[in-house]
Amino acid sequence: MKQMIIEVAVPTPLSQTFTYLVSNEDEKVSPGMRVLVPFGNRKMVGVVLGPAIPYSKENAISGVVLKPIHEMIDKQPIFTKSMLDLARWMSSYYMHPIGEVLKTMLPGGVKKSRKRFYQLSDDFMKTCLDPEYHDTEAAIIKTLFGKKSVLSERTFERKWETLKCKKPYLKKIELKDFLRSNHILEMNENVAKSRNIKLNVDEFDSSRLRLAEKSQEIIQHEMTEEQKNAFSIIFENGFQSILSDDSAKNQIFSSPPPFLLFGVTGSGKTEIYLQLISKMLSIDPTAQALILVPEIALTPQMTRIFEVRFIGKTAVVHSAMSDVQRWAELERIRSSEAAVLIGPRSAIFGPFRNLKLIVVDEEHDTSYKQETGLTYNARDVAVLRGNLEQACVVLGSATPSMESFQNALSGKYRLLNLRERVSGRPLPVVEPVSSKPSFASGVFIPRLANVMTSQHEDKSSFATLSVSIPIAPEIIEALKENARKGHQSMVLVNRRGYSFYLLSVEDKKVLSCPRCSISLTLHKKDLKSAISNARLCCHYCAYETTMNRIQKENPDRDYVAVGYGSEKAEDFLRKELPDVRIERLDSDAASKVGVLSRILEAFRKEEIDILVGTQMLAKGHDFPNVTLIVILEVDQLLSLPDFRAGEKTFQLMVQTAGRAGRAEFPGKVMVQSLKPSHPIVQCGLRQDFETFAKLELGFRKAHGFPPFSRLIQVEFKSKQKNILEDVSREVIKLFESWAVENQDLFKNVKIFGPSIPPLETIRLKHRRTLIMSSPQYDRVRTIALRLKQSLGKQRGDLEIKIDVDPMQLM
DNA sequence: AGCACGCCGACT
DNA sequence: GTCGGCGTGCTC
Repeated sequence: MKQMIIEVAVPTPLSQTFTYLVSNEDEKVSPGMRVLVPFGNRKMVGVVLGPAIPYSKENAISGVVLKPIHEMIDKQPIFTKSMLDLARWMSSYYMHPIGEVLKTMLPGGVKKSRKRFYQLSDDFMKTCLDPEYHDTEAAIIKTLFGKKSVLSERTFERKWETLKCKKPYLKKIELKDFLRSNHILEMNENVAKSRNIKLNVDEFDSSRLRLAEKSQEIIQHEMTEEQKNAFSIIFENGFQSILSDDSAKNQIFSSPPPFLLFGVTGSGKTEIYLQLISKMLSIDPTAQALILVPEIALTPQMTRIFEVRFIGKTAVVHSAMSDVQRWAELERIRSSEAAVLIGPRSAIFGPFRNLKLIVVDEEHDTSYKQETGLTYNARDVAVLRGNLEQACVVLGSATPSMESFQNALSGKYRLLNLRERVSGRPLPVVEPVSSKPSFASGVFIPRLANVMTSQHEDKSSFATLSVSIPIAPEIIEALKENARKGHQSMVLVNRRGYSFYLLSVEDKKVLSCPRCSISLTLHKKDLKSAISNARLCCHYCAYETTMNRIQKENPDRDYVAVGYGSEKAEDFLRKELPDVRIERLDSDAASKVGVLSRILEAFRKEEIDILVGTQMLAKGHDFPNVTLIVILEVDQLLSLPDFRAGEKTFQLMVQTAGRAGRAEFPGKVMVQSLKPSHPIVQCGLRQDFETFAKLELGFRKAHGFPPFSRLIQVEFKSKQKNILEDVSREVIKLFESWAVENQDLFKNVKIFGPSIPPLETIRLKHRRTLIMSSPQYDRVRTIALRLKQSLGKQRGDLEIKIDVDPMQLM
């Protein structure tokens, strides 16, 4: 009888797969199934990557004795062929081990939590049965276990501790032969829980039906000419052939290009999605659609639109769900019971049987990018999955990302325009409010001449600076008036405390890197030293200068070091408007589960007049009674040390305007700025995407930023600074030696750093970042891969993280 | 990443 | 003597 072997992906940081033996009992084992395998001294859940092949000398691995799998977990593959292809592509593209990629693709697989058990071994059972056996070890185990044969790790450890008090020198090793510790990954746990899933599904279903019965909303909506036009372009240019062309299944034909649906807020993009799904189901009732939405936009009101339109055929996943609930919802997709899946980023891995349409709503949203572990962008994965599954991809946004817009301009995507608002209601007035540098939060740095005259001033430091965010009087007045009318207002402020930047008082210009046009950053630690010694850095290319030099070069200028003192905004407003109900909602508050929903609920019930918060307020939430939105100091956003600062600022202004005054009251947006004449602020005020995009793409092209190049960011983390300094030097040395042996390696590649990021330390860990850019992704990928190999297993206290297409360069 | 092994100083 | 600290090396 031939011995068969399989290739298995195991969730381990090692970037390789493993080979196992399968017995003839496991004959049905096939790609996409999960198997329980021995791995070192543990048990792990792995995914079968290829079909079983006969074991032969050619595929034997030298010096390794193959182990047989423990058991098959699935009877049917849990991953389809195209999902395995997707995993392979992601593994290669994002330079992440395939086992970890597959783990990320499974619901609940991301969680690290594991259950461990201690179990009495057969060895012990035998010995224990012998009444003559009265060893101390056996006695200890008996007290530990009592009548049980399995203990959870927690109970075991707790009992072990109490034992130790009585017999302080116990060694665990002695008990080794009698104990077996089992590790069971969460993936496996889901299988165990699947028995209860049916029940949950029934509950979900009945609540859904009740919901649908209660709401008597009209099923069919009439589309405007513009909507109809966009719909038919999508339908006629690919979607129809995907749905109806049966012969296409057997032949390889390239799927249609993705569509970029560029529509102003309120132009009815959602209605187009709904109609596309309706049409899809009328042609092929087994077809399925995926609607990706930003996490924050995933509200019951939003999902209801789909649930009402496609009763009993809509599945929803969101982050607040338990793994079991999520599993149950996805099971409805796997079984073809549901036709539509709505979810955030991770829903891109939904187990579709017959996926025909993928919509990425608000495609520019940064929440599609996973920032930890596998740093994928669900929008990009969506385009690829659409290709692999022969599904139509629609990206929608009122403020498309520069990446997608450039793809549309170059013809890679097909651009569809929606210029009118469905209701015909005009967009709210966006009004600039000019502020003076003294209004900005920061500290005044007098010109050099003044400093020189008084010796002691030179030693003065930034440490004493007091931060406040004064708000222009006309804004205070408008807020007061709005509250008096019984309307609600939102005040958007920046996140607090990253870094400081320098602003020239005379021309209100931000001091930027001469090479990158990215604002120079004054590091926090420098605030404690004398002003003239303070260093200003471009964290992108590591250009560095000093305050002293700046002052010498510009002797007749005063500067203001501007920081982010947004937490003061609330205090300031409370003082100015004592009779108005004010609440604050920032990222700190939002991280506490109860707080976010409590404040939002209170705001919805109109128990709060003014809600002060970060940009997150501008997204997703609709409050009909909000008629005034204030954006404080957009300049601070514009001056973030990030080449996407302009894009982020424009998006905030446009998205905000789209939210104001949706009800019967006209809305108003007030934008406080030091420099309202700034071109990007101007575009934002006019809601003029085309002009903005032209400007921004020009800037990106001039400096070689995305979308005209691809970026890879390598982050080095360590508790010890000297390790990072060593590594930084080593990286440069490695590059130099590689360049000598292979000149082509660095052709068209720009290397920046390693440099100190604005957030130098995060949770006691120091950081260094290295940015590599090139129009050819393969180049930077190769270098990053080699870097990982060379530095990978060097020191203990060194973490290396690779971020492909980074969104946040901090 | 885990986890075990192994070598060293500290303490009952 | 033991305990536990962490450097090193392996996982089909």
